[in-house]
Amino acid sequence: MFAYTAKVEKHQGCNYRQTIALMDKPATLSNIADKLKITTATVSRALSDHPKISASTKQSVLKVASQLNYKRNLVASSLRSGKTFTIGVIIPSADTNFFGSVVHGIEKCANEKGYNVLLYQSNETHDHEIKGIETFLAAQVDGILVSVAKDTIDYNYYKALIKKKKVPVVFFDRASDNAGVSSVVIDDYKGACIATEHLIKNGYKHIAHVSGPLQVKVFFDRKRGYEDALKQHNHLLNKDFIYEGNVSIESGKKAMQQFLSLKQKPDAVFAAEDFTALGIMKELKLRNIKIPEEFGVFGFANELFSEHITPALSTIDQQTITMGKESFELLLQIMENKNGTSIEKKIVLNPVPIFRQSSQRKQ
Amino acid sequence: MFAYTAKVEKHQGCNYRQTIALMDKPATLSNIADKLKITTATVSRALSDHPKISASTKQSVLKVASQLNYKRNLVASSLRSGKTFTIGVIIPSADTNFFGSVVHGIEKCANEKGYNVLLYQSNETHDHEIKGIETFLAAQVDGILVSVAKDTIDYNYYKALIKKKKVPVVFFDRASDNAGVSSVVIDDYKGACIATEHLIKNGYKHIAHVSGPLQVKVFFDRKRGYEDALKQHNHLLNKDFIYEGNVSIESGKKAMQQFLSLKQKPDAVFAAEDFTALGIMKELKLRNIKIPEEFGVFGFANELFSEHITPALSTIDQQTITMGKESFELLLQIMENKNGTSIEKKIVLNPVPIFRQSSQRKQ
DNA sequence: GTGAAAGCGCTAACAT
DNA sequence: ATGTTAGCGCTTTCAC
Repeated sequence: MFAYTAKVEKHQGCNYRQTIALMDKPATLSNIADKLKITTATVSRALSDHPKISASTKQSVLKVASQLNYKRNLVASSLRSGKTFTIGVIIPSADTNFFGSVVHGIEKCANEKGYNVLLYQSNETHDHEIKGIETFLAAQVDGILVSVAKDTIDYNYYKALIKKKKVPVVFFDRASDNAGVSSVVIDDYKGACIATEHLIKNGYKHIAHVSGPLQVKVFFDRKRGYEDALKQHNHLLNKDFIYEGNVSIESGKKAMQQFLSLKQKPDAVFAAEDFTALGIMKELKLRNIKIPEEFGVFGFANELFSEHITPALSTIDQQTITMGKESFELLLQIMENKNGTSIEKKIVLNPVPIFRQSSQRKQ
Repeated sequence: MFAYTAKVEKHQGCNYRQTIALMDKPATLSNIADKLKITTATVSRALSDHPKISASTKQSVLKVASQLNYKRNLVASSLRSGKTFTIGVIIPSADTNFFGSVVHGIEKCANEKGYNVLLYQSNETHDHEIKGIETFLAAQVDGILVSVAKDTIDYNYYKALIKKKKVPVVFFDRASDNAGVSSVVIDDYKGACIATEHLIKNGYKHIAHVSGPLQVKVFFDRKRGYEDALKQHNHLLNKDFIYEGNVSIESGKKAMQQFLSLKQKPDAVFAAEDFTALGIMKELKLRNIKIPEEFGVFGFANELFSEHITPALSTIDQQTITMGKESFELLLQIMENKNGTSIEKKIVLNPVPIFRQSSQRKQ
C-alpha cells in the first residue's frame, strides 16, 4: 500500500519531477514542455526563435529553460536535423608552429560562427589522412578542412568524395590544382620570386636553392619561382645549385655541404622553408663563413625562431591566421550553398616578405 | 496505370533499393538487415562482435556491410548509447609550440583508442574557457581536458562540475591543487630548483628571477623553487632580484633593464619561461654583456627556438608529448571508472633539464 | 542465437 | 500560433 502511494507520487508530483531534473539528468525539451503545459514542438521552436511563436511563449520558455539549466542536446539535434555544426580539420602535425597557427585561425573563426572543431593529425601519411576523413564522416561533420600529407600524390580519394557530394572539403596550404577541391593557399611562386629577386638585388651572383619534397605542390611552386626569377634577371640556371631536401635542419646542412664541395660555389641560398635555412646557417657558421657578408640566406614560413636567431633570417610570412580564417569561411560558404551549385574556388593569399639581416649585404 | 506500376516497383524492387543505397544516402543498419532478411538488432550486434551472434551471421553481415560501404553513424549511436567517444580539449592558445605539442600527444593517444578530439581555445580568459566547456557539454563529450587560462583564479565552476559529476575533467600543465580536479603537471618546483642550482654551481653569485603571472600555479611554483634553491645554498634572497613578468620577450627586456639599473646588479637570471629568457638575452646583447661569461641565463619550456639561438639557451623540457599522453590516459581511466568511485589523481612528470651554452661559464 | 519493440532528445511536415 | 505525429539510426531489454 505504502509503496503504491509512493509510486503514484512519482508519476504525478510536479515537484518530484523538478527535483529530478535539477539534481540528476540534464533537462530536456519535454521537461520544459511539461512545466508549461505545451508541447516539445513549441518549446523547440521558441528556443530557435521561430517567427511564428508568440513573444510571451518565447519568454516563458526561455525563463523555464534557464531555471532548469537547459542545454540543447547537440547529438539529438544533429541526428534529427542532419547538421552537426561541427567541422573536421586534418593537419600533417600539430607539432609545428605553422599548422598550430593556422588551426588557431580556423578555430577562432569557427567558434564565432557556432561551429565545433574536430582535429586529426595525419602524421604526413595519406593512409592516416583517409582514416581521419572516415572518422569525420562517421561523426557526420558538416565539412572538412585538410592540409594534405607529404606523401599524398594521388587525389582520387578526394575526387570521389567530391563527386559523391558526401561532404564539402577545402584544402589549405598543401593543396592540388587538379583534385577538383576548393583551396586556400598562399602564392608560393610569387613568394619565391620575391625572395630570389631580393638576393639578386643584394648583389649575390650565384644563388642556390634547397627545396622541399617536390611532389608537394608548395615546394614545387617555390622552386619554379626561384628558377623564373633567376631567368628574368639573366642569371644562369645551374643544376648543381638545386638540392631536394626534406624540410629539416639536417637537409639544410647536407645541402650546404654539397654546395661547398662544388668547384663553382654559390654565394647565397634560397631555402624553401625556415628549418632548412637554419641548417644552412648552422653549417655556414661552423665554417666561419659570414652571413650575410659572404653568403646570403633566405627562408620561407616565418617560423617563430627565424626572428630570434643570429643573424635574423629573412623569410616569407604565410599569413597563417588569415589562412585559417579564409579556409573556414570558404568552407562555410560551400556548406551553406544549398542550391546545389557546386562551387570550386581558389583563394590565393599574398606572401609577405620579411627582410631581415641574413640576406642584406652591406655593399 | 503506368505510374502506378512504377510506384509499386519502387517499394518492392530490391534492386531499386540497393541502387538508392549505393548512389544516394549512406547505408544504414536496416539496409543491411533487409538484404539479409534479419533484424537491425542482429546486425548491430554482429557489427559490435557480440558473443552470442553466430560466426556465420557475423561473416555475412560484415560482407554486406562492406559491400554497401556501411559506416556506423556515430551521432545516432551516441544518442542511443550516451557515449560519444569524443573528448574536448581546452587550451589557452594553439599559437604556441608548447600547447601545440601537448595537443599532438593527446590527439595521437586519443585516436589510437578510438576517440575524437574537439579543440577549443580560451585565449587566456576564464569566460571563454567556460563557454568552451558548455559547448563541449552540449556536444555530449565523454570527458574534458583543460589547461586553464591565465586569469582563472576561481575554481568554483570546476568544483560544481565535478560535484554534479556531469563529465570527467582532467587539468594538464596549468592546474590547481584545490579544485578537486585530477591533473597532469610537471614538477615546476623541482625544475626551478635544478635550474637555479645549476647557475649556482656555475659560479654565478647574484641570481635574479623573472617570473610569470604569479596567480598561475606553475609560475608560482617556479618562483618558490628558485627561492628555496638559493636558501639551501646560503645565497641571500634579494627582493630587487625578482621581477614579475607576463610571459613575453618584452617583459624579459624590461626586467633586464630594471636589474641593470640596480646598484647591486645580478650576474645571472633564471627566467620562468623561454620567451622571457630570450628578451633577457636580447637586452644583454644590446649592451654587449657576454653570455655566459659575464652573465648566465636559464629558461623554462624548451621552446623550439631555444636550441637555435646564440648562445643556445639552457632550459627545462616539459615533456609535452608525455604530458599529452598521460592526460588522455588519466581521463580515459576516469571515464571508464563505472563503479562510481570518484578518483582524484595527480600525475607529476619529471622536468628534464637541458644544459646548453647560456648558463655554462667557462671558469 | 535471434527477434520484437521501445526510445535516446530533438525537429519538421502537416494539420488545425 | 500551436499541437500531432512521425522518425533520424542506432542500441538494448526482454522475450523466445
